[in-house]
Amino acid sequence: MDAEAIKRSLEDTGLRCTPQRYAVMAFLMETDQHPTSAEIFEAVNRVDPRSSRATTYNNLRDLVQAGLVREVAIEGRAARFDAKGMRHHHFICDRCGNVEDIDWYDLPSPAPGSLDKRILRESEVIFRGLCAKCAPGGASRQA
Amino acid sequence: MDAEAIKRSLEDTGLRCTPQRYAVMAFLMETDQHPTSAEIFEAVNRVDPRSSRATTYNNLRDLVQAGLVREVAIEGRAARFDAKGMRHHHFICDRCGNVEDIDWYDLPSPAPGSLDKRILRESEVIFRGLCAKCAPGGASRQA
DNA sequence: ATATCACATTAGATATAGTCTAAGTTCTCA
DNA sequence: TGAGAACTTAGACTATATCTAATGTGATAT
Ligand SMILES: [Mn+2]
Ligand SMILES: [Mn+2]
Ligand SMILES: [Zn+2]
Ligand SMILES: [Zn+2]
Repeated sequence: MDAEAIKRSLEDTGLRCTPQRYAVMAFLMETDQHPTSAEIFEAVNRVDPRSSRATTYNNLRDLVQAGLVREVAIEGRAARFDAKGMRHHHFICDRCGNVEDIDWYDLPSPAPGSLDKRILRESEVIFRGLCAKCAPGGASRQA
Repeated sequence: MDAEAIKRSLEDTGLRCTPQRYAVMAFLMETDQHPTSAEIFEAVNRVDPRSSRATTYNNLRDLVQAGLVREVAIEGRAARFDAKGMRHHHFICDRCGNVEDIDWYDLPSPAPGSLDKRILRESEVIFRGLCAKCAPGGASRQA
C-alpha cells in the first residue's frame, strides 16, 4: 500500500494526515511484527520528523478508534499493535510475549442466546503456547 | 467446591495452602465476575487474615502458573482474573472493560501447517462489543 | 522435641506503561 | 486573512505491577 492509500485511509476516517500519524501507520503496515508503543516511537523517530511519546500514544489511540489499527493487550507486558490488513488471528508466546499472525478462518457463532443483550462487534481467536524460537529445540537457547 | 477441595487442588500443584492463598482462590471461585488484583486484595482483606498487596500479586502469579486461575489482559486497564472452572470463552466490553463468560464450544483447528513449529497450549475466543449494561437501551445511562 | 531449610509473607521502594496538562503549532475554511 | 479546530509537545503525573530484604511458618529429619 502506497503513501496515497495511507493518506486516503486516514482522511476517510476523519483524521488529518500529519507526518507523525502517517509515520506510525506506514511503519505498522510495513512490518509483520507487533511492535510496542515504545518500539513504534523509536522507529518513527529514526527518520524525521521527530514525534513525541505523547503523540505516538495519541495517534495509536486515534488509529485504533478509527479501526485502522488493532491493539493487543498482553499479560504483564506493554501492549502491541498491528495494522488491520487482512483479517487474522493471533498466537501469543507464553514465554517471550511475541505476537504472531495466524491465518484467518471463520468461527462458529456462539450458541444463540448466549450473547444475550450484548452487541457483538468482532471476535477473534487467541492461540497460546510457545513460539518457534521458544519451543524446545528452537533457535532461542537463551543464555 | 468446598474448603477441602480447594486445599487439595493447591497441594496437587505443589503449592502450600496458606490462609492468604486460600482466600484468593476461594474468592475467585465464588464470584462470576472477573475481579482485578486490587479488588481481590480488598475482598480477601475484608475478612482476616490481612494479606499484603505483594502477596496478592505473588499468589495470583503462582495460581496462574499452576493452571488454576486465568489472567485476562485488557487494553488500557488492570488485568482481571478468574478461577478456571468450566471451560469458557470471554466477552470483553469495549466501553466499560467488563469481562463476561460465554459458554464453551470447540474451535475448529487452525489450518494444518499454520502453527508451524509452535507448541500450542490452549486457544480461546474473545468476543468484543458492548455488554448489556453499555448497549444502547441498557441499564447503564451513565450520568 | 528441636533444628533446619525451603516456602511464604510483608512494607515499602522501585520500575514500567500509559495519561494528562497547558502552551504552542498547523490546517481548514469562511 | 482571521478564527477555530485539530494536532503536537515536554514533562508532570497516575496506575499497575514487580522487587528487595527482612521476617515468619511449617514440613521433615534426626
Ligand atoms: Mn497481527
Ligand atoms: Mn471467565
Ligand atoms: Zn517465544
Ligand atoms: Zn460495558
